[in-house]
Amino acid sequence: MPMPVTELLPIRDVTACCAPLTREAISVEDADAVARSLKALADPARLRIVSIVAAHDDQEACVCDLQEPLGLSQPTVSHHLKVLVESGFLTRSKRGTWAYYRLVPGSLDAVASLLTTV
Amino acid sequence: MPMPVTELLPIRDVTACCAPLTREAISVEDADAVARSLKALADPARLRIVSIVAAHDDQEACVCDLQEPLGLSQPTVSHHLKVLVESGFLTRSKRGTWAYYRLVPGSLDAVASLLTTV
DNA sequence: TGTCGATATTGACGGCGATCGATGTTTGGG
DNA sequence: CCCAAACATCGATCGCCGTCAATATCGACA
Repeated sequence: MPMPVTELLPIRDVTACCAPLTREAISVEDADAVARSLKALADPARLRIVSIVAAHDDQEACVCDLQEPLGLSQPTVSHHLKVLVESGFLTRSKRGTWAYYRLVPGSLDAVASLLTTV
Repeated sequence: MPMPVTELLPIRDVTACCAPLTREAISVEDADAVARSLKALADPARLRIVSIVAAHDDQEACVCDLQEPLGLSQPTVSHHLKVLVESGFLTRSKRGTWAYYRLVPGSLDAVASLLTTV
């Protein structure tokens, strides 16, 4: 039985999750939470979105900034952005007609620290 | 079009991949390579396998050590192990009838360093 | 050599998800 | 007040993948 990327209610914050993978055997619940965060990142389009947003001026970008470099349709870009927001990697702030997305500080580092062995 | 976890020939080593995500906009090819590595980890069973192997005595475990704690069938465990070997996170060494799996040193840290922002 | 145990491979099934076109929603401007 | 622009949501399609039962392979041992 596959695991959906967006579990509805118990979206656990991976920032306060568990010890690094290699320290001790991870629990079933923690493995589910970490896997969900990794699934959110494990897509070429979403990796590029995170990268483009982080490297953009003022560290934020709107949908219109992403659609052309990604080469994807506008609904698809919005879908990926929703996944990244719900998984805690991006924030969304609407100003006028535009929606600006910004990287959540420390969110990537939280995942990285789970994988670090040293 | 979804991306398969196991691309046949060009399995790129994420250890020598690219700059961290947030330094500059990642290229399409690098995003594909990183996504493939993340996909290999983005599964609860595979995360638990990595964790159990790393926390095990002598840092290695055979299929029989994993089957019972994972609660999965033997073919499924072998399938996950194959994914982790082909993606460069585990090595396989067969001794007698048993197959022992071991964590590749630095493989997890390589992925972690791609996500680290500081 | 024949059997047994450990593991790998195959085939099949079911669900998740990446994608797009079409449509809905909201905001700003005339 | 209506239109246009930006974005979100919906519905549908289709390939990938996690899973298991069945089967194959491989090594040890009598």
